[in-house]
Amino acid sequence: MGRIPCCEKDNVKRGQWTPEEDNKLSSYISQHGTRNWRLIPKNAGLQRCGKSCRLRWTNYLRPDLKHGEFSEAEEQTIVKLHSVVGNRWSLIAAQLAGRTDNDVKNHWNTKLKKKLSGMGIDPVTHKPFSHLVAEIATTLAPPQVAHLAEAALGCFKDEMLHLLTKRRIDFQLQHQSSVPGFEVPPLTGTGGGTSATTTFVKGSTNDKDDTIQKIKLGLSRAMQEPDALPTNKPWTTTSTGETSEGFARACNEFTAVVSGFQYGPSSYGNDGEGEASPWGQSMCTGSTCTGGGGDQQGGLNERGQDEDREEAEGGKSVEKGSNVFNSDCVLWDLSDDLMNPIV
DNA sequence: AAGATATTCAACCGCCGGGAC
DNA sequence: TGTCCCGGCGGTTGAATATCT
Repeated sequence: MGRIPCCEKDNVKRGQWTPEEDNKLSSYISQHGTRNWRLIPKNAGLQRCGKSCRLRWTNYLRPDLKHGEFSEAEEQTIVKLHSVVGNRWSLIAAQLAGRTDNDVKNHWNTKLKKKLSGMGIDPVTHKPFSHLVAEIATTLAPPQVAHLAEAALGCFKDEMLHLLTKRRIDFQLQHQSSVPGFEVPPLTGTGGGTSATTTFVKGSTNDKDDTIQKIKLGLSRAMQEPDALPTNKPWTTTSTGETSEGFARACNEFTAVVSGFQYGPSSYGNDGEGEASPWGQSMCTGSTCTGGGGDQQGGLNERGQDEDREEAEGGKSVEKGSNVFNSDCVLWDLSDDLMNPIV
């Protein structure tokens, strides 16, 4: 039987709206309201589908809409809400005055996703990439972990190269000297020698290669000698053996290295202007992330892995109440509806 | 200057839930 | 109870614009 289309496709205009059409629609709605979208184009003298009219009105013509750039606070709100509800754009938009779901969705897809990725955070799960790899590693047998390490390095390499080439880096890997099993090998390029503290400066290809080499060495060493790494991280020991755990620890250390680049004085988002971005402080303080903000170690928290996995699969696990967020960083009033578990 | 490539964002599409009958 | 219709949602597309080579 099939459903009757909302309008005759042959007789409706499509594509960009003209100012005249906008005027017709706006003036009609201001007089008659938005009760029946199917009748609105007919009555307003528009050769448009009712659905198209509704979209044009809700996404563009509505007088209460805010046009223009998203503020830093709005971006933070989007990121935090996305970490809780996932791609529920209408829910997220409802918390931002004057923004539509389409606005939020577009901004997420074009800007925020890249911004998070550039910070080493998976935009889907809101966890550090290394954190995710570490989680996977704990479930794999040793031979598979080696392959995973290779694949992970391939991904991380691109991010590291981006950071190293786009930003001035004045970062010292001081913590490495204090991590047994993570000694920096003697470098052949800048900063080489016997010192474990190495300064990286933008523009040196050798340094980039050195950094990648160090990460690679650290990871492979972690896989071969898991006991050589510190045990003060809350990694969950699994029945799959110590090698996976060692790799997980190595990923943890890797996160610390990456975080050093991201959140430091010349971190991502500052563009060298010296203005402190709130992103580094509170971007990743939601329920799913322990790697950003004040805890740069990227360690797994005490939550059960099933809980984490549930969220990674679509953000369906929502804790009731404001304890989803750190108590000192709640930026909006979440309605009960929003905080209820989403089925 | 011109072509190629990347980015942005308005608009469209199909699906779904809920209300009316 | 089942069907129809409407409005809303999220994913995707593609034209316009910006940036790069």
